[in-house]
Amino acid sequence: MQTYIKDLSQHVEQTVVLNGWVSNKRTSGKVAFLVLRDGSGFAQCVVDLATAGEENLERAKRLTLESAIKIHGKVLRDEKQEGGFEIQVTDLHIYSIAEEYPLGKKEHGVDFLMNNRHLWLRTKRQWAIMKVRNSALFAIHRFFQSRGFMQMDSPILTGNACEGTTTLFDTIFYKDDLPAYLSQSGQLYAEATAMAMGKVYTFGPTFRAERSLTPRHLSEFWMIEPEMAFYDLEMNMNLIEEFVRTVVTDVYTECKDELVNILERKTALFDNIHQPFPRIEYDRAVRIIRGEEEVDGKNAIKELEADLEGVRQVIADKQQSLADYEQKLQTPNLKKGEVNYFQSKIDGLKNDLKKLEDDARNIPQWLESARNFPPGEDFGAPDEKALTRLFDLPVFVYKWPSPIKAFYMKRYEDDDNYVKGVDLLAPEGFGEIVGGSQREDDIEKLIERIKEHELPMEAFEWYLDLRRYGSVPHAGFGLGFERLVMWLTGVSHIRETIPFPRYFGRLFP
RNA sequence: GCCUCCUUAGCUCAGUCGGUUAGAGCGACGGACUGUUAAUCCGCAGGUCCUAGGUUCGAGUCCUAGAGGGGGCGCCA
Repeated sequence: MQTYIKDLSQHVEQTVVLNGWVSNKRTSGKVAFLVLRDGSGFAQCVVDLATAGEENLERAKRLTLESAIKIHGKVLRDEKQEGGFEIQVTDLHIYSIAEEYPLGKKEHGVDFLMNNRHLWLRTKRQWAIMKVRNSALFAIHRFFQSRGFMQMDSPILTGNACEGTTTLFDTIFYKDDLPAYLSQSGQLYAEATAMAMGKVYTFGPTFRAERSLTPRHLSEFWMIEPEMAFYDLEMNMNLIEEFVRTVVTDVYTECKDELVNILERKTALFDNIHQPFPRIEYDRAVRIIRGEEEVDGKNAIKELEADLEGVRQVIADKQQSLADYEQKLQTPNLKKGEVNYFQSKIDGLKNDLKKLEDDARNIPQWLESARNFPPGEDFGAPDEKALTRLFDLPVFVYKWPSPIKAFYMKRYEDDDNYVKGVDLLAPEGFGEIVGGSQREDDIEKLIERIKEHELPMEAFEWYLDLRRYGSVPHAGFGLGFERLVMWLTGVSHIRETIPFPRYFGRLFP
C-alpha cells in the first residue's frame, strides 16, 4: 500500500511503498543513495547490493535527476537524516527516466529560475514556502469561519475604476465597447455583503496595473478583506491583532520544520507574538521616524547610522580576507583542491561585497528620507523600515491625516483632520501588512468626500444606498496574502510566495 | 517613471593596462570508490563573449544606441 514520506514515523521497521521523484543521487560502488521527494516530503533511500540485489542497484545507477520511481523498502530511524528516517530499498521500479535536468544542484540566477518556475517549485526551499502558503491560507479561513464570518466573493470584473487611486487592467465586457476592469479591491462589495450577513470576508485575486518592479509588488495577488457591521476602530484593531496572532501561531505550529530548518527563519517573531501589539498614533510615529522620540532607548536615526557603520566595517573586513585569499592563491605548488577552495572563497566574497556595496549606497538614502520625513505625508518604504526595526512585534499606526487616506474612511468626530484608519506594520523592518479603517457611515459626509476626491457620483449610488437603508458603524481591513507569506517565511522577494507570479515583465511560464 | 549595477560554455562566474590559441567550478559523458549529505577523485567534450554601429594596426575589454536582467525608490497590498 502506498505511503507518503510525511507519514514515515508511523511505519518504523515496516516495509512501505513510496512513489516519487529522484531529487538527488549519489552512487558509490556497491551502494546508491537516492533522495526521493513525493510532494509530502524528502527522504533518503539506500539501494545497497546486499539488500536490494544487483538488478535493483543497476536500475538505481541508471536514474537521472527527477526520474520517477516506485520503491519498496524498510523504514529505518536515522537521526543523521533530515526528517529522521531513511528507507532501505528492497525493490525499485522505474516509471520514467528524466532527460538531463536543467536545474543543477548549485546556485542559479533569478532570471533562469523564473524562466523555469514550473521546475523550480520542485526544490526543497520552494516546496517549503508553498507549504507555509497553504498553511496560512487554511489558518485564515479557520480563523474567520470559527468566529461566525462568512466568505463572500466580490466580483473580479468591475465596471468602474472606482477608488481612482490605482491603475487598473482594462478589458472589454462583451462586444459593445463597454469598458470593464479587473478588480483592484473587493472592499466596497464587502461592505454591501456585511450589511446582509453581518460579518464577512473576501479572499480573492486582485489586479494592479502599476509598473511596480520591486520585491513587494505583484500584478496579480490574493487579498483578504474582512468587513464587520457594528464595529468601530478599536474593535477593528482588536480583531486584526487576534487574527494576525492566530495565523502566525497556527502556521508556526504546522510548519515549524519548514520555517526553521529549511527556510532558516529567525524565530524571534514566533516567540514574541503572544505579547500585546504596540498601538501608536501617526503623529508619534512621525516623531519616532525623525529621531525626535525614542522607543525603549532606541533611536531610529541612530540605529540606521549604526547600520551604515556596520556595513562599512563588514566591507572592510571582507576586502581584507579577499586580499588574503588572493595572496594565498599565489603560493607555489598548490594542490588542485586548495586552488578550488581559495577560488570559491574569493568568488563568494566578491558576491557578498556586491550586495554590501548596494547597501552602503542605499542606507544613506534611507537615512535622508527618515531624517527629513515631512509630517502629514504617507510613509515610504524606508520610513516604515526605520520605524519597525525598533520593534520586535507588529505595530499599529492609527489616527492618520485625512488628506492621505481613502475617501471612505471615517473622520474623528472631534478632529476633522484625522481619520479612523489603521495600518499594521510588521517588525524587523518588513513594513505594512494590513491596512484598515472604520468606514464613513454618514451619507452627507460620504457624498462630500466623493465630491472632494472628484469621483463619479453615479458609480457610487449603490454604495450610498448602504448608508440610506440602515446605516451602521462598520469597519474592516485588507491583508495582502503574498505579503503575509513573505513575512512569515522571511523570503526577500514576493515572487517566491506564489506558484506562478505575475509582475511587470513576467507573464510566463 | 527615476537612480544604480550587470549581460562571457547548459548553469554560476573569473578574464588585470586594448594584444597572440577566452578560463574555472558545477552539470553532461567515460572511469574509480560500501555510508554519501551541493559527496570526493581521475579523464573528456562544450563558446554568435546580449544586439547593431563606431574608435583602433588590433575590441570580451573603450565609445554611442538598443534589448534583457538584478538592487534601491516611487505608485501600493
